[in-house]
Amino acid sequence: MTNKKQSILESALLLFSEKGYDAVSTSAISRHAEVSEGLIFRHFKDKKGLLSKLLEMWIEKFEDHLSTIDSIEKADQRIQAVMELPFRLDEADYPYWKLVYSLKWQNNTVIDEYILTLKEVLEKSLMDLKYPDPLIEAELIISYFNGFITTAVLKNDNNLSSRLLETLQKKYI
Amino acid sequence: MTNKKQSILESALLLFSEKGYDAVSTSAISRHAEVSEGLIFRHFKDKKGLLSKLLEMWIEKFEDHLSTIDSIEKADQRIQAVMELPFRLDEADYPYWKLVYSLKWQNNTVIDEYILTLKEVLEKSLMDLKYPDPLIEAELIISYFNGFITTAVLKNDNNLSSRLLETLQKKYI
DNA sequence: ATTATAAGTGAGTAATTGCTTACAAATATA
DNA sequence: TATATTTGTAAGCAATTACTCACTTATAAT
Repeated sequence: MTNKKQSILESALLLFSEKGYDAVSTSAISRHAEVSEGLIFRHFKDKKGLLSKLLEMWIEKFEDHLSTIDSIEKADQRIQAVMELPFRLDEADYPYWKLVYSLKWQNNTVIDEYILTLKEVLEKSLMDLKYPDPLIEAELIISYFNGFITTAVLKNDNNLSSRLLETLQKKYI
Repeated sequence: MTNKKQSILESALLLFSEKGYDAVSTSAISRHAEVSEGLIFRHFKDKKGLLSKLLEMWIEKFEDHLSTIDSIEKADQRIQAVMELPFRLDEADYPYWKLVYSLKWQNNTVIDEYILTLKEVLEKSLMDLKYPDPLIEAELIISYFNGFITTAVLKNDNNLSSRLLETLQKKYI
């Protein structure tokens, strides 16, 4: 990965996450990255290709979290890890989550596909714990999850996040 | 309100909520509303003015919910009403919520201002119930709320919504 | 050293953007 | 009925959009 290609990705992520994909022009990205506009198309074919690359990078990060959670042996701790995830995200990754959730509200289904795998982990864990209705219970926890992501990423207040996490832990231990 | 003005608002709401504000052109709105493009600017001054009118209409609906909740006498029932609100929304209003939450992820603070009043209702109610930390507890419920809105509005599955509501009620009664 | 490939630029492109303006039709007011 | 006022249109505006292309410069391979 060349410096300039990297710079394009960083600028695009920042601008997309702040203003939304459609509100950011390729010329604005090139200006921010201090690169000729043509280079964007050389590296990523088109604007969608640039977005796809960023989503791909989010997916990688998400799958890392997923395999960490998957490796937890006790079911109740697995569930807890899912609930805590939004408050344990690396702050540097907030723009990825912001971009992804912003797209979620515009009917982009890429994200849902991966959140679904998270739900399946929850369903399995809830079944292990003999919950009466693991499917709907998993759906409920995914709802919590979406809400926690919203709070953690949009508020960007580490102190609040850690206090929320604390309160949450008291409720579920 | 003339027919054509109404038609512009309906088309704009539908398209904005589906594709996002920036992805929808005024020409696309006029085509969908079967109206000349100029009429949009006659009635709403500019594209932002059209958006503002729609947000205003959402605010009205939101304040209706708020005053209903405010009029509930028992604190615990007030809290419950807040949590249940996302699952009790009129389906016809989903596009408003979709638009509003879509903008929320693009740093539009109009919404937060009104969600704040909801949080204040929660804080007051939690204080009445002598919760040890009503401020952080209210923040947590607002997180739930955001998650529930996300699920209810984006999934658009009435059956799922009512089952989630049922499960939620079992947890908090 | 020569050649092939990759990285990068800048000036262009047609199409679309939000918006204005001059004018016509409809409606309300006198 | 005559006259304001509101509602509506069509054509056009400069600016911006995503993207291409001919070209140069840098890096790698032979």
